[in-house]
Amino acid sequence: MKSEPDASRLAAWRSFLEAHARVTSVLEEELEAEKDLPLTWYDVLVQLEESAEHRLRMTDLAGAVLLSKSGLTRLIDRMCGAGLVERAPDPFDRRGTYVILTTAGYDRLQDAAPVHMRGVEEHFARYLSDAETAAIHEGFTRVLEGVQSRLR
Amino acid sequence: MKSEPDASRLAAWRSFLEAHARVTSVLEEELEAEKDLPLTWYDVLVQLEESAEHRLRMTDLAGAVLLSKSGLTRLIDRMCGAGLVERAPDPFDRRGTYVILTTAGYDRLQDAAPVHMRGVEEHFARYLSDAETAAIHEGFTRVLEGVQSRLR
DNA sequence: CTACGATTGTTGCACAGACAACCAGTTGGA
DNA sequence: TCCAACTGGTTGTCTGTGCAACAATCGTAG
Repeated sequence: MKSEPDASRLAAWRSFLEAHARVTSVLEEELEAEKDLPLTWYDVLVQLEESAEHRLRMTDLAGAVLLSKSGLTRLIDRMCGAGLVERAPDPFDRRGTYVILTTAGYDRLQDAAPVHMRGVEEHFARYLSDAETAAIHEGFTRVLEGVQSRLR
Repeated sequence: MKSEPDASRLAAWRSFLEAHARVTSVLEEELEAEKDLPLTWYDVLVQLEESAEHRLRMTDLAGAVLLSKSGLTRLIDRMCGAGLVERAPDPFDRRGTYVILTTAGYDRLQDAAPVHMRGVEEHFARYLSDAETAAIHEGFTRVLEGVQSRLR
């Protein structure tokens, strides 16, 4: 029963941490500079765009973008103010609130996506071989399953 | 000249993001619960412990733990208050300040490290084959070189 | 049908971190 | 030698986020 990572895995872990920090900060910077859009806003727009009817309940959205309920409440306040999303009550559960992508929000996402995608290609994807890409995807998927199952 | 990642690389990117978020949050949680130590504090302690003389200049430390200058000033304020590090003027450059690991800080790190290492093993390393580990390390190292060189 | 526990979302509060302005100290060129 | 430009660090201020407490609503056991 091993309780510590070996040296090679620790090195992988460290490169993982640093790569994440550096790359996301560059991406954030570029998206902010070129499209004046925080990465958190972008994430929300993506999640909504990929959901049925372009809408999601607050709780589900919070889970998807990894924010606390209160954090999301405030974020959605701001994004409503900017007209990118709107709130609508759930007619079948009057406690619930849907967050819905507006057309302005959809347009904003369409406008910003190329910049973000270019960043992901330029600062991340281009450095990975096909084999490495597969290894990363498979390995991390397993890691994720592990963390998820821990909760239930 | 490709400007967007292909589907497999985008999938890898997404699993990368989510794995990072989930795993670090679990690690933070565990370290906080078992050793009452925020991950940022732990990072500072590790950086100092690995440095010559157990000391680092504010600016260098800020770079190492990826914090702004002001952010680090406040963090070190708190850690000084807790007695884990101390400040000392650089005699050769009177603008500069060293942050030095105290013995209490060293002990605290020795105490916390096994918990953190166990977490890295348990929630990350154990899910990766040798080949995946190598691919992650090599791929991300290249990614990092790319981001670094961008700055200079 | 009622009453109680669970769930949904918002609010008050506190805190960590970023940015910009600043001071003190250093360096290099006229 | 002196001054201008730069560097290292701290401070004021603001923003974003988490936690705990709350109100409203739901679902279910009795």
